[in-house]
Amino acid sequence: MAESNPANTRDAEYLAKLQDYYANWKSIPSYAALCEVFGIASKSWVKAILDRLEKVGFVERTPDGMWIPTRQFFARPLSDVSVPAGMPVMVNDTHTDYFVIDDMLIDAPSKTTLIPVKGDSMLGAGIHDGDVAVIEKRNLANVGDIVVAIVDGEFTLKTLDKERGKFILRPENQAYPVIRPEGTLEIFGVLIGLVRKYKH
Amino acid sequence: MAESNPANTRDAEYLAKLQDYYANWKSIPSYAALCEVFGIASKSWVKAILDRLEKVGFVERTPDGMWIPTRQFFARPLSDVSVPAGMPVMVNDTHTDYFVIDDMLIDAPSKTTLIPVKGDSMLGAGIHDGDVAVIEKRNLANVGDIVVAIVDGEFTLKTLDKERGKFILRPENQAYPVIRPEGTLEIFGVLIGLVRKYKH
DNA sequence: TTGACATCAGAACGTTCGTTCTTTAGGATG
DNA sequence: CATCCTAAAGAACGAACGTTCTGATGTCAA
Repeated sequence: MAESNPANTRDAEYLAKLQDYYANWKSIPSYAALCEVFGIASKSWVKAILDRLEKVGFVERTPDGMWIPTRQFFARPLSDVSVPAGMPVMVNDTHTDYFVIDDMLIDAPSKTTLIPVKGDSMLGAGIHDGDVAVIEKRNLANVGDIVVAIVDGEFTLKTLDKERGKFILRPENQAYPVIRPEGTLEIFGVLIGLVRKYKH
Repeated sequence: MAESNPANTRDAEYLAKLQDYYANWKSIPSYAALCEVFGIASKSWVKAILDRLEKVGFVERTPDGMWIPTRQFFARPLSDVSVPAGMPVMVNDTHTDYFVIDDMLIDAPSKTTLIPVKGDSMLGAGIHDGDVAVIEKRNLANVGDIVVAIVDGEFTLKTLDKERGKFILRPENQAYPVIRPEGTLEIFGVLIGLVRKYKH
């Protein structure tokens, strides 16, 4: 990943204006409208600016030729410091990445739903009471996936497993029993992400 | 919060396609391009669809007449089903809420940074290797907070605790030792959120 | 079986857009 | 003090775009 800054401070200002505009309107407007945004009067110069911003990776174009922001455009820095939760190690630097939480977690918005987790039967998998599960709705899953299953009309979050040729739902907490569905086991969706909010 | 759904299921499908498109390209394309996205051939019908989606609050227009998504466009359904990770309980339905992940996790963007977690010393707190920690940068914290501390110039994620009047950093994994800083204990930030992505 | 309505298709048209080219102004360089 | 470069302005043009209208289906109820 090329780490590039706008070639000069003027372009950085234009980028900032564009980012502010995008934050408001969630789209990149036409050259004519960008003239106002940038405070200049020349469409061709707007194009020149965007061409340069493209070169350094802040915008790109769709196959239709429409300008769109890149990941780098959304400057929420993924910190260059890796936090060792194990032993403290030296900070190794040099690599900056950018990161949009929504993008990371959600590939297909229309198939994705969020479900708050109740209870602690998945504690062993690091899923706590009150966490929000990011679920991609589909009815097929692999053994080992954590799934939201519908057992006898009830929803439950468990690890999908197989035992003697039959699917079972395994909690990740020894205080809870393994669920061995008698009828059909219907999968509501698969866990693709997890979000936790700490209160202060 | 106005709960408005697309008037009919067909419009809901079009909305879903538009949301998926936007997730990819971060812009709403021209009517012509939307024809392909929606799988129809009529620009005028595309406009009719967007007019209806505007009426129920999923898109709006800039002063220039450009279509842009609204907040509701990004909100994901916080599913009406509470998933019991404990024992299965009955589904209670009827109430739908919306929810924007970024908004939930991040209060002050400029003070917030994301840091990938390395290692498993916080496993007991449900923080796994590879999780992304949402850190609010500040240098004061309370006992019991999970903090990113700088110990001898090195970053580490631990629970802040006090022992005989001195601050210590406690891992949430018995395989790791408690850190008792000799010099000063500098707090880089406090853990306010956690994001995990499951790979498939 | 007829009419109303929803769901699209297609054409027509004036406007806007992106692109390219030429020109201008000012500062730096030599 | 000529000339080079950067930073724009401005005009010209065809293609693309949004809008509006008219038609063509299919469906359902009266």
